[in-house]
Amino acid sequence: MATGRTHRPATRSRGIPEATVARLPLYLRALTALSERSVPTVSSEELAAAAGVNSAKLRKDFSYLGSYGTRGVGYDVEYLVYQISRELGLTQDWPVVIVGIGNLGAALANYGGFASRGFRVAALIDADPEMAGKQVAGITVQHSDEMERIISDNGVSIGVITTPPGVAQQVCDRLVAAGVTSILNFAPTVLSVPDGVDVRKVDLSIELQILAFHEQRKAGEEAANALPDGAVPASVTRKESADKGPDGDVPAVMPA
Amino acid sequence: MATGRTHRPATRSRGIPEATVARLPLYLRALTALSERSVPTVSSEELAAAAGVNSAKLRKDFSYLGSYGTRGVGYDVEYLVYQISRELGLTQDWPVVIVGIGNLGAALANYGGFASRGFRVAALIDADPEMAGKQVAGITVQHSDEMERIISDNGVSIGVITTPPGVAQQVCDRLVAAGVTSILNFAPTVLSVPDGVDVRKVDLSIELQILAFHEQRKAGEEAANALPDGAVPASVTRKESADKGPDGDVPAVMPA
DNA sequence: CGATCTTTGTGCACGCGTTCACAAAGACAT
DNA sequence: ATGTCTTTGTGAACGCGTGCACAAAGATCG
Repeated sequence: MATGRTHRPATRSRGIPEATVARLPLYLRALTALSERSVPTVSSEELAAAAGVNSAKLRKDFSYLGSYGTRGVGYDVEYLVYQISRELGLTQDWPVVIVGIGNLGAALANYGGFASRGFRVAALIDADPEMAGKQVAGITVQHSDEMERIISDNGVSIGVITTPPGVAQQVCDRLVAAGVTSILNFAPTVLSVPDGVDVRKVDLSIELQILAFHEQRKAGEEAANALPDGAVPASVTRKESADKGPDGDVPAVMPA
Repeated sequence: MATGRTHRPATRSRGIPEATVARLPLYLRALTALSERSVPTVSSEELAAAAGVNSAKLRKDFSYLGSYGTRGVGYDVEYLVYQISRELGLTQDWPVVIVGIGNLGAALANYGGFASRGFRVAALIDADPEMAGKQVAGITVQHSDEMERIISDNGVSIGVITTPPGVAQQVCDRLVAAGVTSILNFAPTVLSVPDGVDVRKVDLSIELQILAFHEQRKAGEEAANALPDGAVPASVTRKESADKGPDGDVPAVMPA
């Protein structure tokens, strides 16, 4: 209960690396699965495999939380589940509002992963009067006029934006003004927020584009492997462009 | 960010740093917006602001692609749009299959951001016989028995998994066996794939948990300001606005 | 044509995150 | 107790990404 920092070297006291924080939920999920199978303890090697990471990395990550393992044995599953949950702040209830109840907003409202981790959908908000009153995932959608009141009444500090990009910034501003200090943004827009407000973005299109890049690279290497290695395929007469892969300039058609 | 990599590319991604690749879609979006406003050229400073990054970082990123700018002037918007599109492989058509047509799968099928960037939903696949034949986003859902044929017939190399976690690995295995080499995974599971297959994961629950951590930290610091405890006060300026960011694509899914 | 002004491209230093490798710590057997 | 065996926790090295600061390159003007 008291804050997590019981006794920690002052030198490194509060600083859990961001990269570590991002992996804690991963460990937590693996540990929860083990817990459900009533596994009492787990070694860093086993847990790392389950979480899909390197065991040394996992041990170092845990070392930032404290010494919760037992040498020669491993980690106590239940204890670790609790410690990580507490560190992440999941031992408390986090009311969340979702703004923009379209396909994606509805999908999120129905997503079971939220409730199971201490997150509670406090309200669904949409600007369309037609949507207000409708039931989505068992929750009545409310009009955005109510936004400020809802946030205030429920002590909401986390907001999820699933609106069209054009209105995302305005929605963001209203959320922040009403007291929200953490935002999960699904709209493809750059949100600017004051200091002290955290924004995380999830962009479906960008993920696909990154995959496309690697996919193209793979195709390029494949083609290159069919050629005598070393020399650049002479068949490709490229202009000044550095020394790109063997992909030709395909269609030069870009929407203007 | 949501990234899941199983294995390191071993071979350098054509020399372009992974971090740079992840930002290219961001620049592309900003550039596309400028293009639509018929802006002819843009400086690294302006573009960086629009993309929500540091201008030095942007210039360094572009330097990996080649020298596409003009000193004293800036970058030619149209030319840069084309170069980045080509680098990302967006000048070609990428057929994509979505497996698991639940709330999230349907939301993705309706997502406009895909089509606008060279991605085409080639098929929607679901294991439920009840779903087969239904129309989602104007596309007829097909039964998973057809998976292999669909992938083969359409030359699909990118698959999106939006199934329940329990069947994600099996679906993944079938996709890979059928020829898919890039996977975007929305299921909260660690997928194991053979070398040469890229996996990126988007985990909604994890993003919220990371926000909860920072939220709790903020609340803790606030309370700590009244505490005599160790000296950890000034470190509040830590702000890691790593991703103030933006990224997004043009169209959204939401119904207006 | 030369001076000045703007903006790119990049060498360099720094800090974070990852990985290795091993000493320390505890369990367990004798 | 003592020795052996297992596994953690971490010091140290390394590599990647970031940001600074500036020289080089080109535009523009007189």
